[in-house]
Amino acid sequence: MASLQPVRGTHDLLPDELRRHRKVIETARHVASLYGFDQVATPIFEFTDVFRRTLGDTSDVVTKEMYTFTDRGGEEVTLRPEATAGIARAFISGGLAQNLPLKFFTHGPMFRYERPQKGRLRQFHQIDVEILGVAEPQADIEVIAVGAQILDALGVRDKTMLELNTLGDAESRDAYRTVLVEYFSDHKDALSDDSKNRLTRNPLRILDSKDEGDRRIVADAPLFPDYLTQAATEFFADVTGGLDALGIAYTLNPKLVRGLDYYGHTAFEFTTDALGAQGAVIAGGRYDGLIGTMGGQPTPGIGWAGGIERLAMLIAEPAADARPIAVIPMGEAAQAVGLKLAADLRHAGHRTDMGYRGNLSKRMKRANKLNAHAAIIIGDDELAKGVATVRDFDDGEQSEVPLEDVVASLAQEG
RNA sequence: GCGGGUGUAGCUCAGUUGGUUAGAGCACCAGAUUGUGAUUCUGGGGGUCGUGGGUUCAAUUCCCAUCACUCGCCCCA
Repeated sequence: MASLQPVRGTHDLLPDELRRHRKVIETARHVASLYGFDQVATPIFEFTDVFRRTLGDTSDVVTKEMYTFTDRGGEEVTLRPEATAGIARAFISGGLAQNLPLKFFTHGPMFRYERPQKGRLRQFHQIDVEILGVAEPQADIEVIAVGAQILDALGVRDKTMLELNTLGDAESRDAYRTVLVEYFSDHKDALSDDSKNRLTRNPLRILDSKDEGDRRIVADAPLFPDYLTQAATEFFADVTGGLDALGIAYTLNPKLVRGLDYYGHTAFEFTTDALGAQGAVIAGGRYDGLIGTMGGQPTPGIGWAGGIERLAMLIAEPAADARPIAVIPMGEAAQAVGLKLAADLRHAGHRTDMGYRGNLSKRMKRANKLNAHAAIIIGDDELAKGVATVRDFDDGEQSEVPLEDVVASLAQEG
């Protein structure tokens, strides 16, 4: 039994759950297409270096969460922990710099070796949008707007809030990081163990610590806006101005820091308090340095990823699939007629189920369980008259319809 | 990776202060109804009480380990 369990943190997607996923994906794909995003798909694994180089050697994702293995050819490969690195790699290997700007939508499984929790799995799924080749803040605005509209279309906008911050340009960030490290180093003894660790790896994170002692120290820490360059300040003002013009509400959160090294300027998260510790449903930011770091022609980029499982937990139950028609042939002679009729119905666009086994009562029960809206019964009596008995499951009415008219009669009702 | 909680039928859960054959509802199967579903009635199948070890005359119950789930931390979608 134990060996028949799915691997920890992985999940089977059975019809009801997959229907929710599909709703998220289809909604996102549709809204993204309204904004001009084209769907792409990249491999779910890459050479390990693709992630190690782009995400940063100190990020948690790289240091402890990657599914890395050696393949039969001796290559070290990694199941993708996120989508952006793969898209950036595809951009470079495919020579797509000729076609800028590019707007991509993608979705699929991601893998991180983490301890599972609600809304947090080892294999999980994301929707993702990226804009490549636009350095202007209009891209930031558009990327946030498409996220907001997707949440709207999913009916979960009122369960989320948009948190926004700027990480500034490299110059701003380096300056701030330096004073921050100085400040926290002076208080190092009072910091929590986690934050001592963060001091070397990602000092900005200390600002967001949940430890009470840390918070007291953070309260008097230098503030980032004081270290933003004029250009970075203006850039961010353009972004917030655009969101204001679109009527997209946001909360400025100076403590919002992204964990991956490649982010700069705009950082944002759509968060919810409905999923316990996992608040972010969509999160992203600008990564102007990423493609250059990977060895491509320096190209600005911005995008976000949304957790499908997390969104799927927030949305209302999706509408059920179309109700089928049940074709029930009784007896050998009817079998062939039923088979042909079912085929005709399917070609006419009806979802159709064939009742193969058991007496009529049993087949009717199965049809009812499938939530069929009608049953078409064909037995010896019907064959002799060249008709089928069509029974409506909702009102219990039934009538005999000439075989050749069955498809048309159902089309009228539908 | 760290700390807490929980594992009894397919699902939701009772129960056993350690003692003969472990229960309910829902679901499933069959019959009432060999050509008519949902309702109803009757019957049935299904559990190594997560797994392994220990204590005991006796363990589903107590102890330890392990696995899974879950909540929080780290981090993140």
